[in-house]
Amino acid sequence: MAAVNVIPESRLSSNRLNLSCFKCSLCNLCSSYTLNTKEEGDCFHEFIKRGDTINRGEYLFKEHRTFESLFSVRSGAFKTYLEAENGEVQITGFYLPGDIIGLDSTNTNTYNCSAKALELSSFCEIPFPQLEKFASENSQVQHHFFSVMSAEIQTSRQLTWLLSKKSAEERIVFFLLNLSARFKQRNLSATHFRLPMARIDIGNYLGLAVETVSRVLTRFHKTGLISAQGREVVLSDVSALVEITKHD
Amino acid sequence: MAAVNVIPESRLSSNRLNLSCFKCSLCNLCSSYTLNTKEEGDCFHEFIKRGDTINRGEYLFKEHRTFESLFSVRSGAFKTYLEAENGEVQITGFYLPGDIIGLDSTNTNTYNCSAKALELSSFCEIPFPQLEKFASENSQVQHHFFSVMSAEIQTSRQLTWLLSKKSAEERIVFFLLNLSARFKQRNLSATHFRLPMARIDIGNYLGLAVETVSRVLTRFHKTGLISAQGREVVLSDVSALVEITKHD
DNA sequence: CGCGCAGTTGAAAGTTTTCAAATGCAGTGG
DNA sequence: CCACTGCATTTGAAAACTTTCAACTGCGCG
Repeated sequence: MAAVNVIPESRLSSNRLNLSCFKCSLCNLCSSYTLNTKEEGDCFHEFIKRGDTINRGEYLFKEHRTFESLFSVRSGAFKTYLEAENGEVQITGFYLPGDIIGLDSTNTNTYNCSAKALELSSFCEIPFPQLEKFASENSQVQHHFFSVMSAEIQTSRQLTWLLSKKSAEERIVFFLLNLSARFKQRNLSATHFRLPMARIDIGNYLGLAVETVSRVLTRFHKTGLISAQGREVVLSDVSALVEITKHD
Repeated sequence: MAAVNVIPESRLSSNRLNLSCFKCSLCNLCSSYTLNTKEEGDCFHEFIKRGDTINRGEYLFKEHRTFESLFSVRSGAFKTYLEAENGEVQITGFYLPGDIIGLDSTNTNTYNCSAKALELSSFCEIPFPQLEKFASENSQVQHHFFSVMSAEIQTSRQLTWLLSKKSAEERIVFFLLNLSARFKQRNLSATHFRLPMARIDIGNYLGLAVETVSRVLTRFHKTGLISAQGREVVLSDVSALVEITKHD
């Protein structure tokens, strides 16, 4: 059977995240706020450790482990999740290059979630005590960190709204458009990309059954809004997608 | 018709929040971390302004107004909410005495939500620039504020989980037990209390229709788990309620 | 005393989940 | 290189839950 939307050749060159394509937001912070004298892009903080690469399925950290560091994604992608005693899992976020992982754990001695690599990835490790010390010596760094945390709260609030008020279709559109915007920020294509996560992870994150995710994506594909073949996605009609988000 | 659970007389003395019954968490911070030399309970920061009382329905601040201060609830209760262009509202939190409002706005020049009094309330105003200055001069204050924000992220994550994975009954049980715990923290009864918010607000917050909230409460009342008469609530069988939260 | 909003209740409709099964894809070992 | 195995994805049909719509009740306040 002929697909309504044939995935164009261009998807073969769709974006991958296994490239270091984005400076970590801490480096951005440093170069923009505090170190105009340093060379562009130079990650100057001697206390920040460049981590090894990490394979798909491996942990950056597990819940309840002693909290020592934040992590900045250099390449690849991660998911964070909570896990109940009964094994029930709730994915709390997907992290792309430049994102910082662990901000929800700074008030405890242990990590409050687990972080797992979705694909071959790399990262930087930022020891928190030293970051705090650095921030206390530099009010702009402190201010920036308040901002980063505040933004994390807002992101979570947006998700709350999504879960509380939006239909399955709307949730998935928001999800796709959010990913699209984040890829764009990273100078990657906003319309042709590869999902770093499985359908079941999308469903878990958005509070939907896998089957629902699959059905909605199929429906969008059939009506020409997107092309989806496995993890390769093309947003074919962005304005129609945006329209869906405006359903009252 | 005879109610299965008659609300006991004691409810007549159930807790109200229109009393200043809890020090704000900033004061707690100060006395515990930085000012052991000061007298207990003395709110020493000259930059913190004691606000007037505020009537039910009045605003602490509206979304998009210039962000200048955090607010600490002294008495009463507040709700915060987002509002879309189309008028759709999403309540993002309920705040009791001691809670701090506005943490999600520190990364922008304007408030990212509106805050409205649910009843006659009072508050303190904490100008943020001065708080930042204070924090930068005192690393323990800075640390505490990272903690407070981190906790806010976690609370939001918990809500996400609730909305994403839990049934109407489970959501309402969590909501009631959460309120109960917060009243207890404030040295009020954990089992007899008055809801500061309307059913419709509970529904909005939990992603449920008002009717569903009403039906679930009625069901709990009939099965003897709680007594609910208007906003007066008695948790009659806490262990049974806890049991419901464990449904996988 | 009556208006008006908050809360409750019933029945029907709608959306999403659950269960079951088929298909597809990728990595492994022969 | 291919068959095999296991997991991911898709699809269909029935079931479950929640919402919507409509109507009624009750309480608070002027």
